[in-house]
Amino acid sequence: MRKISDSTVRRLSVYLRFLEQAKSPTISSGELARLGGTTSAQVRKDLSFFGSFGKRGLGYAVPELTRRIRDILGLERGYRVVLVGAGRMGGALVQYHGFRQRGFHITAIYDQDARKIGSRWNGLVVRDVKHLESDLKKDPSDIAIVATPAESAQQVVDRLVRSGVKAILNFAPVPLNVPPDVEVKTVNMALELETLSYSLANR
Amino acid sequence: MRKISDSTVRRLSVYLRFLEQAKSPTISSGELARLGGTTSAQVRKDLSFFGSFGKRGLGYAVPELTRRIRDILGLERGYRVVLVGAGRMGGALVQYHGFRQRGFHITAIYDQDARKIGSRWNGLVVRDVKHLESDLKKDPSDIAIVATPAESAQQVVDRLVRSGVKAILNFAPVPLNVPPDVEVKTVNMALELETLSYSLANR
DNA sequence: TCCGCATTGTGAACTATTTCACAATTGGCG
DNA sequence: CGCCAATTGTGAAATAGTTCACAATGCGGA
Repeated sequence: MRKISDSTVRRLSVYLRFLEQAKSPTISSGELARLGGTTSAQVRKDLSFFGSFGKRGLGYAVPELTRRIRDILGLERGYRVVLVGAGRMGGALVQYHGFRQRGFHITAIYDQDARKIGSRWNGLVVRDVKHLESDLKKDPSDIAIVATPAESAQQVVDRLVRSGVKAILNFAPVPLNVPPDVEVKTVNMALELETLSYSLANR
Repeated sequence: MRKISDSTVRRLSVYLRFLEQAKSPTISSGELARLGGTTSAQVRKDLSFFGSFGKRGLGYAVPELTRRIRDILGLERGYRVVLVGAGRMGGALVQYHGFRQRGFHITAIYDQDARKIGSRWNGLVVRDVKHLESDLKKDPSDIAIVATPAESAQQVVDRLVRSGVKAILNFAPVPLNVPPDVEVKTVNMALELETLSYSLANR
């Protein structure tokens, strides 16, 4: 498959959010662009990488386009997700409704800290991270969320990779090393604030 | 000032993190690149937009480069940050150590929900969001973090903008409309998972 | 002092992404 | 049925970002 840029994929995800809320049966690239904060040409270009879904003069049929984008993004299947790190961020993530809504089910939480192990989080019992490998052997997951301190992140990731995890959402503020067949997204909130600081400092 | 790309600014922020942990008195672009997950040419190019800080044959003096990057990013001054939305994400953010470490001080938390107003979060009392404007008049902030539900985000942002906030870190899953002199960064975690889903679906 | 090695700084080449602009359709209406 | 208005799909042009490659140092040692 032709290489699609990350920015295109992110925009598809944004379009999808608005398609799901759309009231009218059709929508134009211009309207999607307005909602998603981009341009109509960009919307059409993004979609054109995957096929031609619209009707000239009319726009896109909302239900069809919704289905196509879900399909492109691979959201039809639903994912089991394990979370490592039951700190504050982990806690927020476990409860975050957006994940479940989108078909991402957190099925286990792990931590190292004896004080956290055994406690309940949103119906899940925090397990000792030493069970990570054996649990994943029984119930594999494609996706893991890493919300550990920076120091332990790489080590946890190595274990996840060995256990067959293929995609990692990383909240620890370090770049992670993984083999090329594993995908990592790092979310670093301090870094986001720093880009804001930069824009304040340079105006 | 010459327009600097967002990706360059983000990488500077990554370099800074490693410079602060560096042990040796100098560091080469190659080493910074290795740590930050990029290439040495990229490191040198990024830095070259702002001046020439290195010594040929030797590399960069860690303390000086650290200082220069902090300065470029505008981190020397320290920021007051207000947080709107005392939900789970807000709670995680308030406690997040990375912010304070970097000079971002959360000075107030607001919510709409009577059950949350008055409760203490990490030493701060959650205030009724109706006081937002008057509080900001007394104690202005340049930066706000919005962690409200999607529905109220735009309305909160309008009020923040009217109260002089110039930069917003947005955790609500909607693009926000702001005047051109206000900067917004949106962090959307479901979207990050969706890009992972895409990469799993297309291999 | 002079040589050789390491490493920067930077144009130029390359690659990627966005924007433009317009022909091709579609549906509605007279 | 034929025309008009709306809107897509897409090459081509423009812009932006990354990588290359090499001359220009600066230092340490003979």
